[in-house]
Order: sequence, then structure tokens, then C-alpha cells
Amino acid sequence: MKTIDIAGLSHRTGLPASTLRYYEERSLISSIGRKGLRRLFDATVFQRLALVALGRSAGFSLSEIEAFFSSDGSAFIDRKLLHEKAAEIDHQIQILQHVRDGLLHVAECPEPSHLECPRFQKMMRIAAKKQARAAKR
Amino acid sequence: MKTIDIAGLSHRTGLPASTLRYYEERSLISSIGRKGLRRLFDATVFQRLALVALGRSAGFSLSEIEAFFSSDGSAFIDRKLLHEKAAEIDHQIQILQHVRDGLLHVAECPEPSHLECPRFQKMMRIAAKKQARAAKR
DNA sequence: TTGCCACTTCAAGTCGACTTGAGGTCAAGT
DNA sequence: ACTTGACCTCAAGTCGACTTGAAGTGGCAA
Repeated sequence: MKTIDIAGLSHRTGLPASTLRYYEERSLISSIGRKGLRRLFDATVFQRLALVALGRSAGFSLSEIEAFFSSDGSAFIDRKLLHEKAAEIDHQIQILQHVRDGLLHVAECPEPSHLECPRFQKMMRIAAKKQARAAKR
Repeated sequence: MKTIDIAGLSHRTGLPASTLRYYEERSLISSIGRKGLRRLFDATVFQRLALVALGRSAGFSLSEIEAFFSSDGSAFIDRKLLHEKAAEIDHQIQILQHVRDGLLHVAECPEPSHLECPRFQKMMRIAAKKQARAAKR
């Protein structure tokens, strides 16, 4: 079986070795053994790291990602949670679209009065509503 | 002129007083004076806070939002910066769309083999590339 | 066999955005 | 005039996700 040490894994993933050790400590990945003190990983670790990357991009915390990996090693079993997160992301996309439009509006509008513009105000109201939720991330 | 104290402002915005003090310390908002020790705010603070909320929703750090407020108190004057940020947000929207699709794919696919699906792998590659940036937010 | 240095562990530090707590002040109601 | 308690300041704590540093170990080239 082909194995890779932490330096190689770091090189191939772009993640610092410290992060990989940290992920192992958090049980997000696992090494298949040691050569002396040194960790050895096999190819499955790449998949695992890709899933972690996906989860991070989706805004999951490491704890949440941990929860996705069930005890038997299989991953992402909770479909309901996945759908919920997808919906959350959809929502965030909509907010970002409003915010982008708001920024562009401000950039285009030559007036100092864009703060009075109803379009801008509407966008701000949307942003403000989501403040509490957004601030939690 | 109508003024409001920190408790009233907190009540009307939903933000804790500690957060409002913190924002004042960061120069994101300003009080118009004091009654004894107590801060007094006027109506303009609501607009200011709405802009801060907007910025936070857009994923800006408080420092970035500070930068938007120019020294003379007017806001969002740097059109180039605004366009840049809008483009950045556009980019983030695209990533989130991929991530959402990835989550849905995993949720739908009843096989343990979704990890081999080319669509999924492509999405994961995109997510992985953006990991560093996403992790910073 | 020796020596280098990439790896190891473990504790502590960092960063952003706040929150919490101790100890102090003062506006306002009785 | 006194008390109450909401406000004040400033320092320190928190949380998540890592990073950094010191001190130790051992694989491998010469």
C-alpha cells in the first residue's frame, strides 16, 4: 500500500503540517500508523480532507464536520441536516446578491444621497434583519 | 434634537450595549455627547449601524467597514473599492452555489460511492481550492 | 556510526469580535 | 438628602481554528 508522510501530505494538499496534526487530534482524519514517531497516511486521507474542505466552505464548524463522520467511518449520513445546510447556503447567497447590488448601487450613484435611495434602504433593511444570524458565523 | 441613550439604542437595534460601546471604541459609530457619564446618540446612528450591519452581512471585518467610512464621516466613497468588493462577493456567491450543489448531491446520492462521482469530485476540487480564503472569514 | 534535521509532543500564543466582571459615578425618584 | 441602579471604565476572559516555540526522538545519507 502506498503511504505518505505528513510532509508529503502537506505538500499535496497545501495544508500546513500543524493543521493536519490538529485535524488528526480532532479525529477528522487518521493516520494508518507510524514509522518510528512519524505518521503515515494512505490515499483515503485525501478524500477525507476534501470532505472537510467542503464542510468548511459550507460554513460548518469542525465539530459539525466531526458529527457528519459517523463512528463506523462512513460520512455525511444525515440527509436532513445536509438539506438544511443547503437551504441555509441558498439563503446566504440571496443576502450576498442583495449586498452586492447594494454596493454596486452605492458605487454608481453619484449622489451623496444614496442613503436616501429607497432601493438602497430596502437592501439595508434586508441586511440588518440578517445581522444577528450573520454575526454568529 | 431627539437623543437616545445606550439602553434605548440597544433596545431599538437589538444590539447589546457592550457591542455598541465596542463599536464606538472602534469608531464605527459616535455619540453626540454625554449627560454626565452617559452617552447620548442621535438619529444618524441608526443609519450608521445599518451600514455596519450591511458590511457584516457582506462578510467584511470591522476594520474593513471602518475603512469604508472616510475621515470626514461620509461613507462608502471609494468606488473602486466598492466595485472590487462587489466582484469579490460575486465570486463568493459562485463558490457557495457549488458548495450547495455539493451538499445536495451528497444528500441525494444513496450510494457510499458518491465520493467517486465526477460531479462531486469537481465540486470538491473547487471547494478545496477556496478553502484558504473561506477559512479566513 | 555518526550527525543532521524533519519529524514528534505539549503548552502557550494569536486573531477577531465581543462579553464579563469588578469597582466606580451620577441622574432621578422618594 | 439619600438611595437605587443604570450607566461608566478598564482589564481580562471566551470561542474556534489554528500557529508557534521549546525540547525531544529517530530515519536515513555519508
